[in-house]
Amino acid sequence: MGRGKIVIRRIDNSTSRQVTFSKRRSGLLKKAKELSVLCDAEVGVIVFSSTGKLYDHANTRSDLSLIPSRSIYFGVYSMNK
Amino acid sequence: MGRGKIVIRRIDNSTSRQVTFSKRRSGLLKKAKELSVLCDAEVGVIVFSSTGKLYDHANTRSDLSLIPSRSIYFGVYSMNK
DNA sequence: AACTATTTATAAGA
DNA sequence: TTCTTATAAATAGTT
Repeated sequence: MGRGKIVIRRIDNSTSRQVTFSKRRSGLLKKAKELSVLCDAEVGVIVFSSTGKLYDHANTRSDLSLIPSRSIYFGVYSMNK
Repeated sequence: MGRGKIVIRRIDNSTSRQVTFSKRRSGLLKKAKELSVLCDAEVGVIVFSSTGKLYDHANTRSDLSLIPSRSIYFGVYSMNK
């Protein structure tokens, strides 16, 4: 999907990897949102960078907020979009 | 991305909705996998159908298996792909 | 479940 | 890093 075809393997160049991460991350969230709306489905997405930092999460299921506080998911899902 | 442009709103026709659900669900998982590989990131995706049935889940983060058993996520992440 | 016409996402470049 | 655009990829409608 771009000026050239790429192979799906880790991008070595740090700068390129960061740029691609940013672009595809937003693309993934858009797709998740579309799937949930079009098909009346519930979709959750969590994205961590390679350093383990949480970048995005999105879900369309209200009861996900009931995660126990000691679960890793509490932190994930309680953060603002 | 198809013969015609569509508006992102719930698809009324049940059959069409089911077909779109199937197509886009696999597309979303593919994108998630690509993002994780290309950018060395950890990505989790959970998809429930409108009836609440779990259809897919995928993640690239090993410690997600540590979810407490009483959490809804235990069931989610313990199911086979 | 296959097939394409088209739309959409995005790789590379500015 | 934001914008552009050529091209790859996803997919809507069809068969």
